[in-house]
Amino acid sequence: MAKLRSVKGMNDVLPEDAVRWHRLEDTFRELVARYGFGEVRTPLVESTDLFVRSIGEATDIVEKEMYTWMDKSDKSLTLRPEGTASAARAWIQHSVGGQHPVSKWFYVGPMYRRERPAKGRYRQFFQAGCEIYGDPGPFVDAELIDLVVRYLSALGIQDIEVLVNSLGAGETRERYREALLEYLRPHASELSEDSQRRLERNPLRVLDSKAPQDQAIAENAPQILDYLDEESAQHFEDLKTALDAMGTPYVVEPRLVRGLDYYTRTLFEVRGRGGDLGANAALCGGGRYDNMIKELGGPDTPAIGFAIGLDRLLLVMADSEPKPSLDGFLVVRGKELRGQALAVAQKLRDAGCRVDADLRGGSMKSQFRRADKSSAPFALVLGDAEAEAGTLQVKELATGDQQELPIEQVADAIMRR
RNA sequence: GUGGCUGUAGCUCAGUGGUAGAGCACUGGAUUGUGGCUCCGGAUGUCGCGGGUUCAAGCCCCGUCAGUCACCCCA
Repeated sequence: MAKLRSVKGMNDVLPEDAVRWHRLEDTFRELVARYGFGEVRTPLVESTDLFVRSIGEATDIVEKEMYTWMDKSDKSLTLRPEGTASAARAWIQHSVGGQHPVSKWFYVGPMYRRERPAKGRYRQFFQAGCEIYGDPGPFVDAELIDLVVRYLSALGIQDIEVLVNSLGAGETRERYREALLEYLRPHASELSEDSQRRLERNPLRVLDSKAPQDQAIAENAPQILDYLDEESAQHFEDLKTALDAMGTPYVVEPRLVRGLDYYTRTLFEVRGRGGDLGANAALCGGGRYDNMIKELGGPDTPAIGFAIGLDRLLLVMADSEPKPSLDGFLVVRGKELRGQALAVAQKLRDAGCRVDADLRGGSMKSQFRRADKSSAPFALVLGDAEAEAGTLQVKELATGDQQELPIEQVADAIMRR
């Protein structure tokens, strides 16, 4: 029989590693709370239609990466490939806009895309993201970009690059698309195979192709920033000014596009430069999507958001001081005392101590060895004499210092540090 | 989805077609109720899985699964 194992591209997190995940999530929650974000929790499953309409029919995500199936009631369902669409659906469904002119939401959770797994890319992966509804920017755009930088910095991730661009609004994209096509068509035969295929369908993608022959051509292509409508151009200028004022470093990258159709105006991406990331260096992607809410049937409301790939952060995050997960480890002499040991542990736990013991027993030596490996700073010895006296021997493992204390005083003694 | 590389103990890896190995980790002990260091001992394998070649396969061949890297794309 074949060995049972987790599904390809979907990984377990064991307790030792969960500590690092907690740090990622706790740091994020604490930070966004300081900006006034509240959490939204949406289902992992949505109508397929939601993603098709928001992300875009012609995108790679929708075309070939979604986990989609027919439910028994003949409705097509999909495991969410990203968080923005679900949050927007919830925001519309609950008419939040009618209550709050501006809402700031965050989410943390698993997303699903059926791609070929690689380093930093899994079929179940975790994103933390923020969405702001009802503020047309550009200052809130700058604030959001800075939030991401501060989050990464809090995790010890400094070696990053912040790329910003603007896709304009309204007819900008169409006008630019025409101009770009006009430029690219004469070069069509020189382009890479992939780019030739992309040419008519989504010419913007040709610009960030990695094929050298494409890059050479993209070099001299018209730039979208030259085609921005007046309002979008001003929006972009104000964004840069705000970033400068905060001292947030960034690079204008006119060729930055992104795989999702819903973006308008501000677009940004944060890339890590650590060598541990392989080819998947994008740590965070985000942008403004001023038309999406309306297109999904909601009120005409501007919005902006980003998503951070937590799996990738884990690869480049600095290690932090390991903290002991226990305060004390009970060492019990003799089988007869194990029942009493449970009563002692119960008392200490009620007092807030984290206490473990090896209830299988074993020699003092082996119990001490386990105490040593448990990460608990103190071994708590219960023997006949201590049971008689209502005390414990409290031994500090790092120094070897040992003293006998009444059980009532033990909690205070071992939790002080 | 395409191509390359790799699968041997829990982990990191040796292993020339002829008896399955090391280090770490785990575990027992070194005389009475005290860990770490040291010393002595012990357990642990479907050699990823399925076929094939051969007297004989961990080793060669084919397939498959998984991991990994690059591409594609993205977080």
